[in-house]
Amino acid sequence: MARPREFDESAVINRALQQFWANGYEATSVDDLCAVTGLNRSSLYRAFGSKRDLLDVALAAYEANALNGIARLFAQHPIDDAARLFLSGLFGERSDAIGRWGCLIGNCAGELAARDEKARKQIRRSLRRIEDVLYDALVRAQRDGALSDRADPRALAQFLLTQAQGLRLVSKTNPPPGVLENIVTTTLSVLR
Amino acid sequence: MARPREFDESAVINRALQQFWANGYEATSVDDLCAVTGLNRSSLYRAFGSKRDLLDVALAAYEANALNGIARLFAQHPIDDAARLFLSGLFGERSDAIGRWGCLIGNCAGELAARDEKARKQIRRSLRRIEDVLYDALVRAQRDGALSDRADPRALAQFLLTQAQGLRLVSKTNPPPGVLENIVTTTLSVLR
DNA sequence: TTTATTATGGACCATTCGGTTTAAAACTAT
DNA sequence: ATAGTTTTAAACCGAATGGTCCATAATAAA
Repeated sequence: MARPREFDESAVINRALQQFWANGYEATSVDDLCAVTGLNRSSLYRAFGSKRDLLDVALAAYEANALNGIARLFAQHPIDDAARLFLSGLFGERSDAIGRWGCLIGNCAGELAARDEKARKQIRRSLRRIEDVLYDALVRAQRDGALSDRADPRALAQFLLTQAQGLRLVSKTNPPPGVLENIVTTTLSVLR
Repeated sequence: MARPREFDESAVINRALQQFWANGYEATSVDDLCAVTGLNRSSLYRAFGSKRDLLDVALAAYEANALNGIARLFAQHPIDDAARLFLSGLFGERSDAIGRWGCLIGNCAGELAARDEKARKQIRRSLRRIEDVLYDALVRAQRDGALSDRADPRALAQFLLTQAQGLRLVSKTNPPPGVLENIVTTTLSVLR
């Protein structure tokens, strides 16, 4: 009964996500979003409400993607390998884009959490969900005997998540070779 | 031979620093900086050049302050106590302002490092200097027998710095009570 | 007092900001 | 064909942006 959309919504979200990811929220203008998505202002506003609302959607998409990837990683590998792959995967090869962009959730935490309550809550929820995925994996590992019975899976999950955020932040500064690998190795020593 | 300044430069820098710290770079307008420092635009521009230049100065002041505090902490306490005080000091009491603001260096890393090479270099240098203070403390502890000979002070310093950044980021989301303390405890287990 | 020199307040600049509105175009269902 | 609905492009909005300029005030040296 009506004219169909000429754009793929999830593709648009993904483009916007990348823009926010690479440039941050404030430094991304609505014009930037239009240019990168191919939509014009009115289409974008009709579809998503506002620049701020679009960030919410992008964050949700980012979270879903992250949860999926991490869960698969820990399902397919023994805990030690999975943990190493998890941490090493946070920064790409030497100084490529993905390493420089850091984590969208972490970037938004830095930029928005202090003054945007809604963002703060959404970020906290996202972090908690990632923590829960790690927690589940650690509990399974403990049940399988791959992790010491004395280990505290909840505390370990919180620790790993924090270290992951730290790693992504540090990797944004393009540190000299070996540094990030050092950090991963030291972090993993906690699991043993 | 000329009219003297009517403002205290370091006080102005400190006010600007707090504004950037609480609100981020992009979300801080020049008008905000004028309001918070008491200077008007021309005085501020004459004294500091630009908003971006003022951030450089603020970051440098923040770094100097941080280095000083950390060095003193590790000079006055045995390594284990100092490390715990260092990590616990990164977030204030429950959800007060200082906890929500996070770390100015980390915030700028998140917001600017990906697209501002000068900022990226300055942040990398700051992080490295903090790392070096931790490194020196760990080497001293090792010499004093307070840290295992098998420990790698450089890797540990990098690890602690990363965890510190992660903690400050997570603390911005105002996590439930106990979480941050859990993370500190788990982190400290690496030193033993 | 005069002469430089600098700081200050405030007006001013073009540009960009996020967001709205309008009217034409495009499409589906009848 | 036509009625009904939605998308689209672009003009438009007031406010805010970072930055500049200039007349005036204040000071120190001569």
